[in-house]
Amino acid sequence: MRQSKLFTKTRREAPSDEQAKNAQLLIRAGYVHKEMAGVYSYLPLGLRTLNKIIDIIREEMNAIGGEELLLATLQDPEVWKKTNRWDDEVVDVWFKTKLKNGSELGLGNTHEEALTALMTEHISSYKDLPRYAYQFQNKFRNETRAKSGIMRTREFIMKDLYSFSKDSTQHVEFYEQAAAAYERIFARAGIGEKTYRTFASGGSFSKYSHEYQTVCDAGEDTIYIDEGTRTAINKEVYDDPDVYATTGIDKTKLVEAKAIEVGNIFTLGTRFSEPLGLSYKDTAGETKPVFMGSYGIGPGRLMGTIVEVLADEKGIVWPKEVAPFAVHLVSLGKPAGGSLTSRNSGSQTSSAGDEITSVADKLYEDLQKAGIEVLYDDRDLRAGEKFADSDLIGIPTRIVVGKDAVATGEFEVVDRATGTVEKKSHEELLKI
RNA sequence: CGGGCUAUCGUAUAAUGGUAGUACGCAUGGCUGGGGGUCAUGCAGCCCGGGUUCGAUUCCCGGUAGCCCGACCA
Repeated sequence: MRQSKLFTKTRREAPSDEQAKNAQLLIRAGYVHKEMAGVYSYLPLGLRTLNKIIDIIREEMNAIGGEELLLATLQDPEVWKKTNRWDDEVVDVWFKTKLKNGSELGLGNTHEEALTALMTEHISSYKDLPRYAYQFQNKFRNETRAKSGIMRTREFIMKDLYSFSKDSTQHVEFYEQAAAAYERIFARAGIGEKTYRTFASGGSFSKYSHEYQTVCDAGEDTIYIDEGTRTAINKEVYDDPDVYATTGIDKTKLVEAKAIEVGNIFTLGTRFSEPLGLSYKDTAGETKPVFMGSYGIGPGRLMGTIVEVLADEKGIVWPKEVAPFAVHLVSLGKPAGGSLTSRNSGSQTSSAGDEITSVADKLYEDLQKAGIEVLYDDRDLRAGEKFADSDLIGIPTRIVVGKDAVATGEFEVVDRATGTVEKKSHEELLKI
């Protein structure tokens, strides 16, 4: 798209109320807008990146048999009362509201209850198992303290997948597939090398769970890494001797690090299926509770983590698969219609634009025809400002069209991450 | 939820118990045109309520909002 048509503007300075690097850069570059503490809106660039992340996750969830659906945000208290999670004493992040007639509703903070109850209509035999359902859905959590920019917010999109298996054996098989899928997701999102499968507390569900933790000083969690096995132990279970008995990890080799939880996988067992009556008949005709698991990733938090981990002093650095555009085409020519600043209603002197602009326009059109996603900086600004914006926005590949390109037919191609410059012809560029 | 700090043009900041300044941005025009250039002119602000005072953006109290530390994070 033409950058002159993009309504968002970059900002030289971050707002003073934003301390987290991810939010500072995402706001400065025009990806997100802060509505209030812990509540952010996604602007066109931000939505493009968010959707890239969602697409990666969706591909990987489909690849392991996930079926996508979309559950309602509004929650029926009756279902939650059956699992004893409606009480504010038990779950302290509820946003609750009321119908006009006074009856209570909740805004969903997770969806074990709703989906388990729903599945009672569809699962009744061992032949119906296993099943894997997931969604990308807005969760609401009344956090007592929102923090870390877009990393811990009160409203956020979450990919939550729930597995329904016959028994523990069938469950474990899928659990490992899901773990492998998660590793592919984080690798494709560009943070694979810094992300560790981490042994953690299972909360109220089970004794242990696994988290995916990305090493980052801005992280809220502390983990202990065993580089040999590419795994880690969360601080919350670090002193539990059973952990070392279970995992075989040598406690003395662990290295402490701060990390961001970018995903988690839980074994739920029959914690939800029993109270909600989700059961099946096995081959002997005996009724058994369904064995469940849950698997979460917050695409927004993942986006923030990528910024946090990969950004440099000039701005954001997106990995290819999650960048809002593949190429940032920066023209240093004067756009048609003359200088933007001198454009006014009384003027009839719309010039045709200079030669640089025609060369850049042509390249823009050809790149688009080749199916390459291009952000075309066709604005009438000085080179320095365009380069600074380009660095800030962080698109992986920048193509510069200036006098040299017109004279030689060779375009300067700059890699955002490394700063490496190559010269390529029009034809070579179409093969990117 | 406990503790701390803060609130001034769109943004970032300064000063002040008595006409609120600067930079960026924005508007108009000129010179410029490969790393946020330059000149001129212009537009734009004291979170809300109460108190003290001749007079409050400034001091005091309350509210609201934001940030940080801690607790919490199924």
